[in-house]
Amino acid sequence: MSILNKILVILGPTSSGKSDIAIKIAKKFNGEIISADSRQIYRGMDIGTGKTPRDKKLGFEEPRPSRRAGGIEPWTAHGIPHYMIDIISPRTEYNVAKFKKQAEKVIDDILQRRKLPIICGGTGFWIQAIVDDINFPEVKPDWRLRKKLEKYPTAKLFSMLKKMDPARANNIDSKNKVRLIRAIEICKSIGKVPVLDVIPSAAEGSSQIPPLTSFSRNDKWMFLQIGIKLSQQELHDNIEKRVKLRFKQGMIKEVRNLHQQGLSWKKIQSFGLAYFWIPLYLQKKLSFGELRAEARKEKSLALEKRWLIEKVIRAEKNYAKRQITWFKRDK
RNA sequence: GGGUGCGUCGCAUAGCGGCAAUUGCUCCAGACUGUAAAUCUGGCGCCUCCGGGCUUCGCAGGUUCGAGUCCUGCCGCACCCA
Repeated sequence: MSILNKILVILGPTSSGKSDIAIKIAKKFNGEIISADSRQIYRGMDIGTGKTPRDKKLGFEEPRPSRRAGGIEPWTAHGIPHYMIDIISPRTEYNVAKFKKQAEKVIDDILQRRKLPIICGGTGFWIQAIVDDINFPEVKPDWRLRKKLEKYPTAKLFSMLKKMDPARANNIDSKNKVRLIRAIEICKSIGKVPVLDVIPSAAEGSSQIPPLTSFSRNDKWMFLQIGIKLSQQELHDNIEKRVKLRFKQGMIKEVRNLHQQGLSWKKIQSFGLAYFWIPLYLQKKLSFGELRAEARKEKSLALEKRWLIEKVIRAEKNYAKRQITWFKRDK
């Protein structure tokens, strides 16, 4: 096996320029990119998720990626294969566990072809799943159960969990319904939530991230993680520019198309950010309550659109913030 | 010039005379075991030995044990009549 176990990870908040860096490095070091982005996996969601435009001509340089890599064909951008993009329809349920399995197959395949896997993305949890080799309990979502539990107040769910698995109840966020339901789901199936043994980060002094570079390893692989940090000012500027550009590129049309393909507004909204706000705009449900009185009088189409873009920019900034909080969390 | 209404902590809102004062948004900080662009928590007048202390609701007076809440005047804004 020897040296073929090194993986590069590039992480950072949205609009920090991860993709460009990843592509540059891939070119220089014979790499292939595994996207760790929980929204770029969906087909038909291109502008809103900021996919790097795909190369016109298909076909790969030698050696051709194996088809068996999770059955996933990469798409190429700037001549570099990108995996885990456009792999499913927005209708399909997807999650970390699936991502982990598929991505690991892809990584194996890349390593076998003696190339450098570069994991690049902003979905911290998904990256952690691979780097820390989190073993998710083999309990698939039980939709009927979830639907039932959904109706209960969180306090009740919490006391249910407490009876089933006091240990998990002890460290769970007692007000987070989503987490509570999943924990109960696991308990019903296998008794209790397995204790997670997260691999402690091998890096010294890497808690001061970002910017960070840190080494860590699990049983299979070694990782070099590079975190990208921009000043808040730069980040916010980038976000504003990017969001405005996306609207020019047809962001609204993209959402309209998704709906025409039969996706409910509600489903589209669940993807967050622009996908959350645009359906409201299209349905004329944007609330102007926050606008000043003078502005409200204007009430023009242009105003509505400006307001929409404003909302999306804000959402995007908040998102970046949550990402950064995740990246600098202490394990 | 006459009439009416309104001025509350960034914005927007609530507030039978007992209130440091409601709610939403923004903002700040944080969490994260198969939804992670999701989901969730805390803070948001100032100070604090966390018991409390201090200063607030356009401005200035007044009535009251007590006023954001009532009265008078002023300033500003909105609308209506001229």
